[in-house]
Amino acid sequence: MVLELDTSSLGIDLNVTPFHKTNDTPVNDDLNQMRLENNKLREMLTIVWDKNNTLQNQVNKLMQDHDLLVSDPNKRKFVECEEGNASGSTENLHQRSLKRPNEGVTRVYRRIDDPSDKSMVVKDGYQWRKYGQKVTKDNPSPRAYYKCSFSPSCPVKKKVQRSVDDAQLLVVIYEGEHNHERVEKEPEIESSCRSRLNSPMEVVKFDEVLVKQMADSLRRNPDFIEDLADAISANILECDLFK
DNA sequence: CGACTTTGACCAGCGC
DNA sequence: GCGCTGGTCAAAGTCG
Repeated sequence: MVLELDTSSLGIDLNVTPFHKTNDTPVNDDLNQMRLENNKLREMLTIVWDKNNTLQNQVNKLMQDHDLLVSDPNKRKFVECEEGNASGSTENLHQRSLKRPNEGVTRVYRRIDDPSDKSMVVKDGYQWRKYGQKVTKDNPSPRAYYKCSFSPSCPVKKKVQRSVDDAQLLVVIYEGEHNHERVEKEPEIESSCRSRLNSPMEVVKFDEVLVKQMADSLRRNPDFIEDLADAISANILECDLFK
């Protein structure tokens, strides 16, 4: 899941109009002012990135909570999907966001019923051939490597590994896009948690619950209110400067 | 017997 | 250059 950064909704105009050059201002002054302006914009962009990543983290958490609540207790599985960006580890989110773009990489989380089950089989409707397994440095559980075996020309690969934090959580990383149709009609891993809901009514309810939870969470977070106030006041100041 | 898994070896990239 | 790490290869093993 990727939250698009909409600078217009934040009231930030990145198309900053250059300072008007007047006849009595030396060119060097203009250059200095533009440099200052550039630095301010860079700072603002960093802040916005941080906020975006924080929000993204919160949405992911809410998705997990929501899924645990609504899913069948006897078959408690959940899938959290996101496109392009990783989440859920202790890695610095800001740094990770700078490593973007991760085009064609999808990370999926799937909860398994039996923690002792070491098969790490994730049914997603495609046919896979395992070609390797490796224990990685940051995770004691092995990572399994799969290639799509339906078509020799299909470039898609996937990596499956248990989460460090939760042994019942499988992290599946898909790379590339299938150039063929799905082989089986298994309950597939959807590209969005929303698509697991059956009726349009359920989708609407899901949206309502999600939005409400996000709003409540943000309302309870004093840091967010403080940051929001800072951002607004900074933005007002910036606007005044550019007048 | 074919398809699939397992597993040690190999390779490439990266940091020191 | 060396060591570490993640990713891939391929021979051997397993299973239906």
